[in-house]
Amino acid sequence: MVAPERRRRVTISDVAKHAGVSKAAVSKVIRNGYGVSEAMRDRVKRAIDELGYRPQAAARALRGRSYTIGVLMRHIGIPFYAEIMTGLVEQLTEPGYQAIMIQGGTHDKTEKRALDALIDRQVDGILMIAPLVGRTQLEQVAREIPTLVLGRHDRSPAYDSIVDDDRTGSELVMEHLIARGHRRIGHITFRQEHGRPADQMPRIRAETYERVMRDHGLADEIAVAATSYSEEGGYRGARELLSRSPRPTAIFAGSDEAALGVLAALHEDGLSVPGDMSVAGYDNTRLAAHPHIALTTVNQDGDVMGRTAGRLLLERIEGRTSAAHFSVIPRLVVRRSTASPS
Amino acid sequence: MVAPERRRRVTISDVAKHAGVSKAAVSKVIRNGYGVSEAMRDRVKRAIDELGYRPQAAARALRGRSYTIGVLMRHIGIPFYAEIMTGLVEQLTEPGYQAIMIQGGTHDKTEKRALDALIDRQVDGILMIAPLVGRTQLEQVAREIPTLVLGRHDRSPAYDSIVDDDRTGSELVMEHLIARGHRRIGHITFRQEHGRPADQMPRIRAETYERVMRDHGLADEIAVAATSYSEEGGYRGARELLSRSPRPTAIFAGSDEAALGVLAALHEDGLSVPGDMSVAGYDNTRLAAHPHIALTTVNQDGDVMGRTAGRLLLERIEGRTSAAHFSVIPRLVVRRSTASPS
DNA sequence: TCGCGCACGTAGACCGGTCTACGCAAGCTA
DNA sequence: TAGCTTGCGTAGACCGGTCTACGTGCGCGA
Repeated sequence: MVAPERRRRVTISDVAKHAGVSKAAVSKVIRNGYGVSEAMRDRVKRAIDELGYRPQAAARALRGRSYTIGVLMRHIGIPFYAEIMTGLVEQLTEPGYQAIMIQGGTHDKTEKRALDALIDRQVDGILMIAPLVGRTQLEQVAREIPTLVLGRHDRSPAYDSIVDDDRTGSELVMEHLIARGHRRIGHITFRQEHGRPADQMPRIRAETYERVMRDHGLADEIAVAATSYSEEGGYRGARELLSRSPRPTAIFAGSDEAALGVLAALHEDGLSVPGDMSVAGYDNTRLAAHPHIALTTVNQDGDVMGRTAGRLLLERIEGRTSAAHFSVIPRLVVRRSTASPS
Repeated sequence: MVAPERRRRVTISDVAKHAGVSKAAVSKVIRNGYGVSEAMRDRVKRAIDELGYRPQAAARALRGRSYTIGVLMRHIGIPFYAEIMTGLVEQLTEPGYQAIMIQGGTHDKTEKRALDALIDRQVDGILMIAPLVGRTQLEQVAREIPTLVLGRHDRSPAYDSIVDDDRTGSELVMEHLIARGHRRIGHITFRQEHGRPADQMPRIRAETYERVMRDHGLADEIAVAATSYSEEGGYRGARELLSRSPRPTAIFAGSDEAALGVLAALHEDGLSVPGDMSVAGYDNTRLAAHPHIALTTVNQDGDVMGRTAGRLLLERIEGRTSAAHFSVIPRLVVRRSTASPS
């Protein structure tokens, strides 16, 4: 019995020989290059099919493009990110690009390492979802590689950006609660650490909360707990708001995660939702839709964001140098967690 | 003002020149190769630091390794996968490897394309999480690249595998329910499509369910709804089981997702959990822990799985040819969704 | 008929690493 | 002292693509 021979991969030279043309010709056909006759295109395409040839990304990357888009995210276990990816992939498949993802984690050290890894792998473009790293570093990366930042409000001429219109989204929530008759409405926001370049998104949501309160003459009722957007942060924030007297009749949590923590705290105290307290979140994660949760929240269209991101990145790769900034209009999703105060 | 010059990347030649040695020498130092004196190692390392050199993966891949592990998963929005990744990355960082992820989707067509993309990108190893593609194809891939399959029970000498011990896990759930006094216990499983290479995991869970029922003299109470492991599948399965008379007092859903669907259906019918019906799932997704859900379920240690996967892949890359198969023992997590029948 | 531009192909340098083959010096053995 | 091994370092081929520079043939206007 012969040793299981590790078959050599089909290369561009094999195709060229098989079709009776030069390597350069094959390369041109693959890339839809200029100066290829109809006859040759057919010959080469047939040879490619017959041999089952697929170009090797590493070799292409060395001189030309890698046809790869790198996506950097903190964690992958977030359904909203899956939506973004779906939209992105949809946009990239046709022109032959692939999206690869990498986890950056929650420290800027690990995020930096992940980012470097993408650069070292010669990706043609980078999509960064809510990155931690500072603006200066972002701009430095963007000088080398087409870059798009999703979910951060600090625009820059160096890179494109897509954000949810957090002002509009927060207004939707607040107007909804106030229309239901709530006056004592609390808010849970994300405490920015000192020295860390501020991600403005939580601030915008908090500011809008305060502005809408003031606009309705509720300045005295403003109550903000600054913890974090995590479930645990929501829990702590709720504890803080519940200790006030009189306690709020509604809580607008800056994220669904936090809202889940709020629900947990209320559950612990035997308070019913929405009977004793209305709760609203932000992001419309999949959990929010479940009947046992039924959270009123704000929906961002991840699919549209992903598609837009793909389109913008391709444009950049094709040579656009001016910056593009998109803002996606969110939509309020009303569920059972909010009602009129009793 | 000078045009923003796109600075050329530092290459191995730059380092070599700076340190006054040859390219080959630098290469050897980077790879901890044989035949390097202490003095030269220091000289070269200093030069690398001073110039901020990082090797380019594409160039390395062409001749040697890419120092990249590819991870193929259906979707990224699954918290359990994040755990696996965390364990994997932990294991790969020290030896200088990076993990990149790619979404395969739920069709074997799209999964195949994603898999090819990883191969074309010259990854040194592939981790496939619950792949759809057939065993023959897996073996073909494994012949070319070190491969590890996670979450599938069909072993092969061609690739390594890691599975949750579904038999033990299902036993834990069933023994728990029976010990609480349940006799009419329904099960929701995943219907295997014809012709599609069967993923054995749902079958094992279903078979164990039936076996335990029989072992306790409950053969007549066996009630299985074959839908799917999704939330919607759980919903449909619950509808099916609820239409029986008398209806079960407990449902063991094959996955947490499905269990969520069960909860939704019960909620719709005004049935309380666990008062009217106990519900158990499998996987211990993060939602299961929330107080509003509080689902009894089975926990698989994703972190351990990821770390093991990393270790096995590195071994394969280093030359191991014999296959390794790991089985991770799961743990029952009891929450409020199960109780004695009333 | 000459000159020119255009369409189509090709040869070969090149990208940035790795790896093989080899040179050289020092130490050790016979 | 010759011969051999061992340790350290280098030159240059090589990986599989892309890209530039150039050659060739053809049509067309002057």
